[in-house]
Amino acid sequence: MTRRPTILDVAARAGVSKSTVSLVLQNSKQVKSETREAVRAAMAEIGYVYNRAAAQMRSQSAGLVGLVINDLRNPFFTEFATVLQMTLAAKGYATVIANSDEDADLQAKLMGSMIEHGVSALVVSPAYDESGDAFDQVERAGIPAMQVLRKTDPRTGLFPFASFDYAAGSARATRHLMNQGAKRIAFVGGMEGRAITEERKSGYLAEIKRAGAEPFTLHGRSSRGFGVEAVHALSKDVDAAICFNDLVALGMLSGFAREGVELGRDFRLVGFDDIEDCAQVWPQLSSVACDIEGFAKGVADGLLAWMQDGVTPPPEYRAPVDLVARTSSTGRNP
Amino acid sequence: MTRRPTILDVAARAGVSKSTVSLVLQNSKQVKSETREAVRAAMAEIGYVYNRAAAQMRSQSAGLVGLVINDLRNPFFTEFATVLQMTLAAKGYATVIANSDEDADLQAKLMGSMIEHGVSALVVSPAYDESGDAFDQVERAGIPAMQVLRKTDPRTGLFPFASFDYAAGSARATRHLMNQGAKRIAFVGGMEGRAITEERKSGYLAEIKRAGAEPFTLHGRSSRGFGVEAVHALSKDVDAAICFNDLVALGMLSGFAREGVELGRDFRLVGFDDIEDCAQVWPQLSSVACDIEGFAKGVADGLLAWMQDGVTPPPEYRAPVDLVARTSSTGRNP
DNA sequence: CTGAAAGCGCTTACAG
DNA sequence: CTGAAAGCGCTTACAG
Repeated sequence: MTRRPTILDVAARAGVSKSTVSLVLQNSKQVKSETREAVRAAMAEIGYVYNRAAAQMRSQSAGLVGLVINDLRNPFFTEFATVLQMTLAAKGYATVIANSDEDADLQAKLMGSMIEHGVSALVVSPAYDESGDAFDQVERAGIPAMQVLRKTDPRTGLFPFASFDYAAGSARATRHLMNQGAKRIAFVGGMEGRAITEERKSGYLAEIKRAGAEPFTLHGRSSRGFGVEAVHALSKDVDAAICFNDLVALGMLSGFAREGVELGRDFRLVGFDDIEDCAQVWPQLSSVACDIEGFAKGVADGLLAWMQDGVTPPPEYRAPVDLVARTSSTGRNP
Repeated sequence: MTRRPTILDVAARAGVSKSTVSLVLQNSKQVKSETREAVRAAMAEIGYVYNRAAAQMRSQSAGLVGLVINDLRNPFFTEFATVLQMTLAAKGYATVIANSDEDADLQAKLMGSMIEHGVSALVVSPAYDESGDAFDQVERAGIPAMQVLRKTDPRTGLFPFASFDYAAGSARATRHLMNQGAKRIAFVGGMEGRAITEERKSGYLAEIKRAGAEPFTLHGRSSRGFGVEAVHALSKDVDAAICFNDLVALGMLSGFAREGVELGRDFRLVGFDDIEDCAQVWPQLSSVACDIEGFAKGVADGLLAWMQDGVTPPPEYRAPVDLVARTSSTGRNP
């Protein structure tokens, strides 16, 4: 394997100067189309590969975006990451993706590494219990950075926050369960005190209060395992539940199946996020739908506008959510 | 925001030459520890950020690895990608991850883009119906590249292939179902003719043949939806099934739940991959377990050895698999 | 153990 | 529309 060809080799082959080759590389329309074709042909002949590191050094832009996710194995975040990556790829940006695994120290390291790699922007769904200075290094680097789905840094002017309108979603789900005849509705899952939990709970609490009813909350891990356990931990008069997320709800669904309780009749259940599984389990699970694909595309567009045109996104954006009523809350088969 | 400090600024601040700063950056032990500390302090004071693009240009290595996955939303691949990324991060490599979405043209573009970004190696779980030349550009670039979980390029000497010993897994599952008393076992899911499908089916076919029984195969998409449909498409005498993967099996599980068929008693079911859901649905799903975490770590280690020490991995590696028997095939509750 | 010098492969004004 | 020249921020022999 000999050394890779450079623009000098291309220039020699095509009989032009290296500046011209560089302009062709950038699709400049300054170059006559015949010249452009000749250069392109020369590149193909000698197997030229563009060296972005060199370009980046000169132009200070790598065409690279960094994405740090607190839990990449969670399908909700996987979907977000995938759509964001594919949308950015369509615009010519590669995406460095990393899983912080809810580890704030690791997260800070990953963000630092991405900054070293010269990312043009950063998108972070942060781990909680942040060590605090993770975003300070971003500030020093002076690159666009967004907080998505979770907010740990209050400086939303610097690091705009985008998420879903969770409160409206849980309020909607609560009203739905009431309309279905539920007498006592519980809120299950989510770690108490965390911003998302409190947000998702707030709509529920507001509607319960408005109805003059008594809330019943059962906090815990956001996992199927906790959902299975929760089935046995509910007060006997509880006949409906809104879960912090679908994983908890799917766990409850398994737990109820084991008990022989029929969802939609004996108990009414609504999840949160509307991940793909909801429509594919039996009985089908009602859920508050978050349009992750639309959301991720919106984030990508906002980021592109910020990187390329300097348009800072609004400090706080809430995407609307929707209730998808299925068998687990209505009892009606699809 | 002023311009970012460079090693020249650090050198000036620390009162040394820029070469010394560079050596400190590389943790060279040529530098006296007092000098090293002074340089480090200077870096912290002026907020120096290492510029990898410049380093890469000189040293031809970016500390970047590329990962292209045919379906990043599939939890099996998500887990692989996550563990690989985290293992490489621990060794100082950032990972550019991209989803080819089973699109061979997109895949070729993504691989090309990663090569331009100067990745030191490439890991690809390829899309099928490959346009053919995706790996040719890798060959020209002369960088280490592995095919994982799927093989589309026959040149395993150049692009080593690593996957699981699927044939052994399905053979094992078939014997297990026979031992449980199954009379007629079906193989459900997977697109006919694809390498993975045929591999996973081959162990089943071999065992069925050895037992003098009649095979029953039902091919189709690798999705829950197909699993749900499959429940109605089985011959009446079929009383057990091995699924191409867990998604299909989970779909069948939902389908049987809807029909009131009790798994482990009326019908015995084994999935493939042992994704997290298997232990968390009800009844729990038996599955052929692939230790993705161990596999991903092995791939990472092999890749690091290749990149750093030039040790090419074996052309074809098969990780062992294991059968995890649960309620869906044994009828015994955990 | 540290310094001076060359060079990695591009982009970017600036001439022409 | 194209060419000659400077420079991006590092690393790497080579002296000393």
